[in-house]
Amino acid sequence: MAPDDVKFFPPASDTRGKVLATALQLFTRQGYFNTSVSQIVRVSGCSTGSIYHHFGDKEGIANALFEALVARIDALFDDIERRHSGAAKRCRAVIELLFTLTEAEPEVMEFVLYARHREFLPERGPICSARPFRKMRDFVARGMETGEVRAVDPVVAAASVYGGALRMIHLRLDGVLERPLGEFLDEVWACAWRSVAP
Amino acid sequence: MAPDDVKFFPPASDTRGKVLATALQLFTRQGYFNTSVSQIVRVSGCSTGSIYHHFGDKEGIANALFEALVARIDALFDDIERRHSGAAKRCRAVIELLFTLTEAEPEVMEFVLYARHREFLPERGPICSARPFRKMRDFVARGMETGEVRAVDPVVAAASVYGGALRMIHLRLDGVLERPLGEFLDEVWACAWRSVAP
DNA sequence: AAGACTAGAACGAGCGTTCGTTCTAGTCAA
DNA sequence: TTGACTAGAACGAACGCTCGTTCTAGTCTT
Repeated sequence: MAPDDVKFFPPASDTRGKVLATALQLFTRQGYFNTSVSQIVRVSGCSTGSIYHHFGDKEGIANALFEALVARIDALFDDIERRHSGAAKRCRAVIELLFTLTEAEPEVMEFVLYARHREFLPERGPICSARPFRKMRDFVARGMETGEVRAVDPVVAAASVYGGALRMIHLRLDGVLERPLGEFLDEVWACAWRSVAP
Repeated sequence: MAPDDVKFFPPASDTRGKVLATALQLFTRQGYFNTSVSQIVRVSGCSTGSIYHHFGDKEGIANALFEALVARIDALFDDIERRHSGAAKRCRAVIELLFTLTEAEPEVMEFVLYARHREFLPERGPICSARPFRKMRDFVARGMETGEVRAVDPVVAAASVYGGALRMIHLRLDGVLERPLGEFLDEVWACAWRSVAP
């Protein structure tokens, strides 16, 4: 999985693309309410009028971001399901994906991870983090049927398998880890799988 | 560990206490920027003037909340270190504490977990989640010296041990789990410890 | 020339904050 | 005991500023 394959917002030349890329950065870095529309105007180089023409209002920008990110992440998870079989391979692929994504576009990861707890769009936030989790739980639950995963509550098992990886991602985003996540992948995966292997 | 032992804000009669309790609830439920000072005035029953007299400004309220929570959590972790010996017992005690705390005062847990990603006090946020993690890493690292924990990067090991528990807490706070966390404790702990046991 | 898009000045609502006043409790002199 | 005095706490109307949003004149493209 090359870093470029998970790029969400390649350098855009159109208004929509420029505004979304700017908003993602500013919202993530300083928060939705600390980001004024006029700042988006300044940084993106687009005018107030054109922004309101395209997005309706400030919340419309956040909504558009959401839709783009949710769709892309769903697609990435579907990809993993299609390309790998078996709980172990799929779970490992998910962790690898998340690590790659974090290194390639930390803002995207931060946006997704904390969507639920951001102060805007409180009712839409959970979608962002709940759907990936449900996928993980399904992977694990199916592994349980085949005996690949030991019998535990599927929710507990799923939480165990990728809880450690998520924690590492948080640490990386917080600047605690100096080396890229890729270097920890094997150790993280070993711990994760041990927790649910029969 | 009885739920009452982890109560942060018992019903208060003084202005400071009432404002802090109100702010915790409102900030957690609807966010810092979605909460106006006048709403705190209305809900807490205290006047604008007295709030500014006690806290200086709106940010002062958040700062005071922070200090109270960080101090209390540090104390709880120290308590665990004093009362238990060995990595396994300490780690399990931490998970149990976090589960109890989540059930007793979900707002406190939410405030602490997402402090880093809230839109206010961006430079103070990390303290709140980083310090507990450092404690966990120390517990695990010392367990490694005695052979109680297998040799892995201590950060990875710490992340593995309580990553799963944290994920469960997130799910509970998001309303995904219907049963209280206590009922999952044994299974969560079994998974957690397997991931780092020799 | 016509339509789609852009520009940025202007607007009004709502916010955090201030400030002059009142209230309360404690202290002391007579 | 009473009255005067003081300091801190509480009050809430009013202020000024910033923000999201609108509007109209202007600029491209075809």
